Amino acid sequence: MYKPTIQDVARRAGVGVGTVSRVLNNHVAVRTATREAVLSAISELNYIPNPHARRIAGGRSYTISVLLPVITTEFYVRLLDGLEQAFQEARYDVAIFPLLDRSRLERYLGSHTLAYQADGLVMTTYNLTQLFQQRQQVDQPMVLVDAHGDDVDCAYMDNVMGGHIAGEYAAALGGNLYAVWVETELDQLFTTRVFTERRSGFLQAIHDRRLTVAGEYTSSFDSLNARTVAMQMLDDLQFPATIFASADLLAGALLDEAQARGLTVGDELKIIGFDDQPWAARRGLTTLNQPIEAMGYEAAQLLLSRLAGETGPARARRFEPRLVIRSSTGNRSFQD
Amino acid sequence: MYKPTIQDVARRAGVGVGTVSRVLNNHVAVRTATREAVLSAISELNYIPNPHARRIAGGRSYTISVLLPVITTEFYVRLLDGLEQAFQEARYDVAIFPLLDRSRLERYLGSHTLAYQADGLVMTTYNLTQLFQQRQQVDQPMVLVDAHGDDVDCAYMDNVMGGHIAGEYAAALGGNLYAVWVETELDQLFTTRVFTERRSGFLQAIHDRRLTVAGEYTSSFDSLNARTVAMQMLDDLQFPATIFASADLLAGALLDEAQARGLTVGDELKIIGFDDQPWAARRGLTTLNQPIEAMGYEAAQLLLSRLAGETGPARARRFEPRLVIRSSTGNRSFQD
DNA sequence: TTGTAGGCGTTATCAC
DNA sequence: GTGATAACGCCTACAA
Repeated sequence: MYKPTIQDVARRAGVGVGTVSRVLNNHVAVRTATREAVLSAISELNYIPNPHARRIAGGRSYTISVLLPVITTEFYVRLLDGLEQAFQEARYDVAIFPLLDRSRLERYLGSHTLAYQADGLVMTTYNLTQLFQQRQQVDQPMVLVDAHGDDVDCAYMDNVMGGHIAGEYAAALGGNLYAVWVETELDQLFTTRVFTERRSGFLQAIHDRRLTVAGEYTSSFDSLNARTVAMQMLDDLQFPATIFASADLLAGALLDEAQARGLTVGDELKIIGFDDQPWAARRGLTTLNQPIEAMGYEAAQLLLSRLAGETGPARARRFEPRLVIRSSTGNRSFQD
Repeated sequence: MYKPTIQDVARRAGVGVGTVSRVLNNHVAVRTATREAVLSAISELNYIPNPHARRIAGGRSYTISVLLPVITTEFYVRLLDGLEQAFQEARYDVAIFPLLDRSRLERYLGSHTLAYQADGLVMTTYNLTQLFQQRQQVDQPMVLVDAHGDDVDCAYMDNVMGGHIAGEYAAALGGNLYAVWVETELDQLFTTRVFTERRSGFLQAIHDRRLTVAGEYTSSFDSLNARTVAMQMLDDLQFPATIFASADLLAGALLDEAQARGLTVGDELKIIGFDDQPWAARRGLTTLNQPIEAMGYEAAQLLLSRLAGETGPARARRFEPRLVIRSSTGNRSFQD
């Protein structure tokens, strides 16, 4: 299968390669008639510019690398969706590099890899910018998503606010207050602050109301441990109780366990989750919904603007979770 | 940060660029002394060849594209591990492209993308070769992993055999036999045959023993639906019962539900899973273990051999699941 | 065995 | 506005 080159297009359109290149890259100085001739030659030949050649020629490769932790959640699928949408609109290609462990990260940073050869870098969840800066990779713009740092563009969810909303609502609901957090057992480099932030927001809200938390629990992020902790909590509980489960995974385990014990959720026992996973509506879980796709989309826009030459100071885009009230808190609105 | 080029290396080593290139690509005709001079210049300068330039120059980019359905299950993490290991050993770089939906696939096939520009392609789980062939992509070698096709190299798990082993063991355990399958609600193109194969092997084994299955169920691949189906099954069950759950996700839901009902698993109720997930040992689940990393590694080797010039007919590498017996079937060995 | 030169497909810099 | 032409970094003849 012969692949047409820019030469072929130029010949067919009866112009020089320079002109074709100008059309390709949206340069201004091209007469409309010429541009159309070129465009039709392009589509007739089904011509696609070679990204490697573009890169070599000192230009762009029109490729973005996304460094993604491999955590088995829907969160990253949705995030990717938002990112890809934006990049696709700008005709950039996206490659994913799974951040399984530290050694892999080091490899990606070894400046020969594709991850590094891309025009830009999207880092998710972990703020690894220090590592990047110490390698002086000033030439490759980068954006942080689902995390925030000081000297780098980022799009992040306000988890403190999410925790705070949950705390205020829990306080309004009344009963003995309990919470369960996710423990992130990663090393210093790979640390994510998501859950500590949710916790600080929650505790702040409770504290502001002059209330106290009757019990705090911790679970790792897997359904087996979540289940064990859920059993523990329901054993300990003093009714009436309101539980803030800082991830829907944990809330789901609590719902399961409550159901297994014949407890009705929404009255003496109220549960608030976090994430609004697809099943949350079906099971009537009150939870915090996050505009994940929007966050991904915006992160991509930040990076694209850098690629377009933006040189201002680092920008941070904040996204807010939204409380979705369902039957697990008795459908009681904030003011009841 | 200045990146040294092949010119810099040549100058430093006091040789021509051609020689450096020869060393880089392991060509024979280089005197040992010269080679060493070049190698030390390379390491002194910390030189890394530019993959884009290599590709442009008609050579290799030393890049492999892996097309993965959502990366979020442990299966793919392990598969990736095997793949990356082999490719890394051969000094190839791996980029992942998430196959979330059909439109994305079409994009990847649009021959401008990086996915397509790589030296080789790894397709996982779905056999999309027809699509590729119809586009006459003869120039890019490809391997199928976790799926099999006729005219393409592949490394696959023998799921028929896995189902068969489960069937024979279930038959030996006795009791009323039940099974639950995973329903794959994908379109024709994206279809995976994994579960229909497990089913056919299982039914064959049962049939060979002149036994019948008392009940078959179906669940989608998510924990919520798995739970619903598990409840249904335990409602319907006639004891003593032996259940083959064709994925550990389903087996886990059954274990949960049995525990919630105070049933002891391993005696009147026996459960066989499939996958041997990390938690399976802890929970004493009898299940089928798959050599996933080995399959990935072998798939990579198949592709690498093509890149090295192998032109023979398509090869298929079969991998066999292995029964791991634990307490969920009363630790009873095959012959008890 | 090794150096030189031409070419890969594109962009950028010139003149015109 | 547009067409030559020199890069970009590398590989591969070809000649020495």
